[in-house]
Amino acid sequence: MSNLTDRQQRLLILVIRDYIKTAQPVGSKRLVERYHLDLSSATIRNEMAALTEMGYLRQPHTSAGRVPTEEGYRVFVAQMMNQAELPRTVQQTITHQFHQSRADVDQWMTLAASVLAHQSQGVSLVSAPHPERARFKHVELISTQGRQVLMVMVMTGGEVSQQILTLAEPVTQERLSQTASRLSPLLAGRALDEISATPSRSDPLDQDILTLIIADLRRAEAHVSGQIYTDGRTNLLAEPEFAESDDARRALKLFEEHSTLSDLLARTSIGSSVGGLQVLIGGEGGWEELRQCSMVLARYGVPGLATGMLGVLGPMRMSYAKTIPTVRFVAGLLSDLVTENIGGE
Amino acid sequence: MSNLTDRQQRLLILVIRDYIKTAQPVGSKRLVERYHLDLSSATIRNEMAALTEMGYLRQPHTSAGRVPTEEGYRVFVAQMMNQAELPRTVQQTITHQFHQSRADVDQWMTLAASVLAHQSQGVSLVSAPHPERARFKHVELISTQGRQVLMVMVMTGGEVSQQILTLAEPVTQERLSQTASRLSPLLAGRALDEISATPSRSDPLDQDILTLIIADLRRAEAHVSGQIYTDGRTNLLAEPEFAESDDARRALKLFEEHSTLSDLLARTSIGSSVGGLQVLIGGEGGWEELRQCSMVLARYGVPGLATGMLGVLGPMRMSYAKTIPTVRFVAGLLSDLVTENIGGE
DNA sequence: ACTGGCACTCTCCGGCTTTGACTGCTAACA
DNA sequence: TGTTAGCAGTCAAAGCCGGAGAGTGCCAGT
Repeated sequence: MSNLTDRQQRLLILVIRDYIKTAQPVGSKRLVERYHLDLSSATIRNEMAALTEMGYLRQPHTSAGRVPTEEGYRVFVAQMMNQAELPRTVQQTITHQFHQSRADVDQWMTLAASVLAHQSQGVSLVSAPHPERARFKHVELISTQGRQVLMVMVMTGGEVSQQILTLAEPVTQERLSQTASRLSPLLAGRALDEISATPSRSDPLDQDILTLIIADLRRAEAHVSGQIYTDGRTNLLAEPEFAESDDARRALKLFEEHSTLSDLLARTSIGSSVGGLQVLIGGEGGWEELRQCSMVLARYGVPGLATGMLGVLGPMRMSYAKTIPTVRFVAGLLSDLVTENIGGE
Repeated sequence: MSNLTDRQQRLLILVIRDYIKTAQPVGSKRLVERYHLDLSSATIRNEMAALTEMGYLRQPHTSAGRVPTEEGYRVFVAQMMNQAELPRTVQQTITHQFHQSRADVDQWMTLAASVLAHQSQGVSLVSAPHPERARFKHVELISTQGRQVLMVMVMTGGEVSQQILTLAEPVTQERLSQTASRLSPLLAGRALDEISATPSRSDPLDQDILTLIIADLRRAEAHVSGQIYTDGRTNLLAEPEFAESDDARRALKLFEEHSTLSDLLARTSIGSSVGGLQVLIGGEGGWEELRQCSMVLARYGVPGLATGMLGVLGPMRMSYAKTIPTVRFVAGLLSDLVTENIGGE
């Protein structure tokens, strides 16, 4: 892990860039020709030997070209982190798409997932913004049919949660409305702990609703909210490294289970703060199935108010040069949207 | 297409059953041994030649075993249609799962998709029940934040639809509540056309809401409702016939686009009535990407009230013996749920 | 510090042969 | 007439061989 000379670093980056393009081990001669280096292949060989020694490259077998190791990718990513930016035109296109979409969280999430997947040619993951501290604002009770009642709860900040509950016996819409308008002002502006402490109500209906409200608030405060938006799953299948083995299948299987997904985002979200990107290479963080993959993650939103996660998963040799700026840009965009629509109370 | 002798039909079924298990062309000798037929392989060869002649079997190349044609599968399916039933124990397990799930449409759909996918080892598709004729019941307006308002509309039958609208200027929750309680009784019980005819209102807020209500009712009446639940996508990738080519990828790509999905269900749903199964073999119905696939579809619900579609997609050599009874059983189960929860007004 | 050159190693690819699982056909048999 | 045994023919899959090509490490020379 000694420090790299300037030339070694340049070389390492070239190798990785080439490998990302071609998915083929890259050799010394090839490198000299393709990039018009003013050095002979022998020199390159020596440098590559050194890089291999240091653990940044490796060869699949004697006498094949070099392939980057995870460590190599890390250097590559670190180097491009504070450099790459999305082309203006692309930025505009994306911004435009967001501006002409309907102004509702669901739409935004879907759009964000779609944009990420298309730009990066990977699988996108987006979790809706959730409040750091959930405060009750308003509740509405709507009789749907028979004993079933739909509860719609709005939190300060505009998040909406809903829940269906089945009562012991039918209740008229009128009575429901009364209950709702009795509870709403009573709880308005209160957070979870303040409500929990509320003395129990005499009316059993009130009590039921209260329990449900508390459960919903708790859920809203849980680290990653319920739904996760994703797009571009099939992109993974198109990658050559997944053509043969069924590694891709196992990776995609992870995505069919909600619990795993939220886990994934939750676990990786711990270290990251809004504005900073996090790149996990080779399934760092302990996901066996993703050993051949990398993830680029970011947290967006307004710290202390509401934040969410978004990211892209792709093969380890994904185009970081495209993915990193895209993730950063979309995260910024969503942060703005959160600020405008939730922050600007 | 002359009629099959009894023996030929038995033979055809054996061949298909074997092929479904092994995914390998099945030869005459193999067949005699595995199923202890009291005939020599030569006889079988003659019969198989006849079946090939008639178009029920085909050989991938001279001197390979036989493989069923689409026509062959059709005979096979027709034969098992009125015969196969799900084992009692499995029925109980599934029923149990439904009974202990929360009583809400979203949960049911998810569960149905999960059960179908697991039982059939294919990809499941389920569309929520939608009303044949949507009638307004109740509307509630909830201020979420700033100029944004959440409209929750309930239809007779208990379907809930919601929509976010952005007003020209902020409106207090109080005023929203008044508007809602003014409109609700006015429109209660009316269907789309009766509401459309309502004279325009003086209050611009009323008018906005009215327009939205009409749009929502129209959407509810559209042939297949919005969300489609699906599960088991990765099952398709596990099938040997998709291991090499990227046919599976292209098929799965269909599934990432909502529009295609609803189209799929809508187009195929035309012919089928509640209670009857429909089996599409080899992408019948004109989906190029699904040429190697089959679908087992059913419509569930209460005709004239609310119905939905569900089905399983798998490779052409999927286990019809499992899939058909499963689809039928789950369709029945969902029909019951619709009856209990929507019908029993 | 770089480069040219040489010997060596491995994978990949095309062509060849062998193997084994089929088939269709024909002649014999109940 | 329906069934069977046997035989010759076909074809894909598997294994083997040998050459081409790409790449490496190392060393001696500039």
